[in-house]
Amino acid sequence: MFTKVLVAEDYEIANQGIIKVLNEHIGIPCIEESKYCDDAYLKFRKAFNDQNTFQLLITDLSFREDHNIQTITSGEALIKNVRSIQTDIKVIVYSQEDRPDKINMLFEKLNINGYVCKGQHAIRELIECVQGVYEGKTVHPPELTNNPEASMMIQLDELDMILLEELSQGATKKEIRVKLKDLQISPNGESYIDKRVSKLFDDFKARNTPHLIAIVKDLGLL
Amino acid sequence: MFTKVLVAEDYEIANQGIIKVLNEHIGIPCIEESKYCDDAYLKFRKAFNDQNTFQLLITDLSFREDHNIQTITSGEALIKNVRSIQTDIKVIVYSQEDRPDKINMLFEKLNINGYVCKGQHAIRELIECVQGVYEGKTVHPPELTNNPEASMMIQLDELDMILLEELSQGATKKEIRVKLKDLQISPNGESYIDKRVSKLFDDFKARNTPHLIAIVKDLGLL
DNA sequence: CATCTCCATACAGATTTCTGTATGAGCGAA
DNA sequence: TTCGCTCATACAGAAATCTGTATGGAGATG
Repeated sequence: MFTKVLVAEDYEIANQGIIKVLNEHIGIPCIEESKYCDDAYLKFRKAFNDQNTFQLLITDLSFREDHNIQTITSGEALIKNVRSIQTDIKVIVYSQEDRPDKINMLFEKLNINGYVCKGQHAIRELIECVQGVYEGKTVHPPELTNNPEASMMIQLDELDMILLEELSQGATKKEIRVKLKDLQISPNGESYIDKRVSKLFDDFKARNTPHLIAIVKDLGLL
Repeated sequence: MFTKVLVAEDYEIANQGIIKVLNEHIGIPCIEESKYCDDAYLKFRKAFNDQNTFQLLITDLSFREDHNIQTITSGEALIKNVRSIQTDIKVIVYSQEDRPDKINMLFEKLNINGYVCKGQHAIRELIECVQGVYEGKTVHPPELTNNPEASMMIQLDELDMILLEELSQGATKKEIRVKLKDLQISPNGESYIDKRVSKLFDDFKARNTPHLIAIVKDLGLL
């Protein structure tokens, strides 16, 4: 089993809970914790330089801002930074996030080894995830594998995301067109934008723009 | 100090973290925990019938749904139910919620004794809160008292909330007017609705309806 | 090559949004 | 009582949204 693990989680109580589980249920002897990404990165770097590396990083995704100014502000950035030093470190993300596309992105783009949803069964899931990852597996959360959700099927490309983003910021279609032209993004005819937004209405069963924005906000896509 | 405490929190890791703090830092001997509101209520009721009552309830606000069907589904309902049996029980809410108006509502309408924000300083805050409540104080979260936020100053009445709700569901102003008339809610002139929505634009510095919806969704008002 | 389909755009019209002005009712203060 | 204020409504016009149709090009298929 792993012997040296770093836990990056800004939320103190959860931090303590994770350590308790790793310690009491799995029997990992050396667990360090960090409430800030920067601090986690420094701890990691120091261990690496001392040739006493961590074997596993367990990290949250979002870290609240406070008075301490941080250069690394998200779990994703932390993972990238840590992996840039030690490419083979195992990474488990432990987060509230439960959108399948977001979680899949973590596996595909960041090559994380495991994911655990904060929730009712987090203890069991965390134990199974750590064991699985130790055995070299990639451990997806059970909520996800059991749930091939319909909402999942909607594939949004970059243009869709830009449109949603701009609309949610109050941009009018004309302004969006200008912006797309400025950014040299190709389909930028005003009526094509209309068509795409109409398609989004269909996809999300929205009646109009405010409704659409409400839906994607609820889904956490923005 | 309190000797018998009930912790209602569906999120397992946090559950363990709270218990650890109550036990190790404050030295409370008897701590029971519950991942479901119904279960928490039953534990509470049993203790009350056995004349071995809990002195303090620490509860989250939101509980995720799962296969177990619950009659009590929110921390707020749990508090009301528990208070209906034992009016003088002390209650501390421990939640992610950080909107001042929502938290103030808890103090005003539910008469909770303390509130702790999940976050970086939750351990210290929880300890201070429990001690303060034990001494008979009402303990507001420091984030709130130090932060007389601007967003706080916006007072939304029932009509505002209905308008936001309807708009977010894609209703047009005409439909909203009809709905208001049906519900026999008094100011229901179409142009007055326009005015109120325009006022919301000003309040939230929104450029148009989609923008407004995005803002209030981000603020968690809907 | 002819055809079919999809993508990108243009245009047009009906509807809705947003903003401004006007009007009266109610209410407190001078 | 009369002034000033806010609330509630009506109306009106410019701008934006939403929807449908039309056109041309690119790529696939037979």
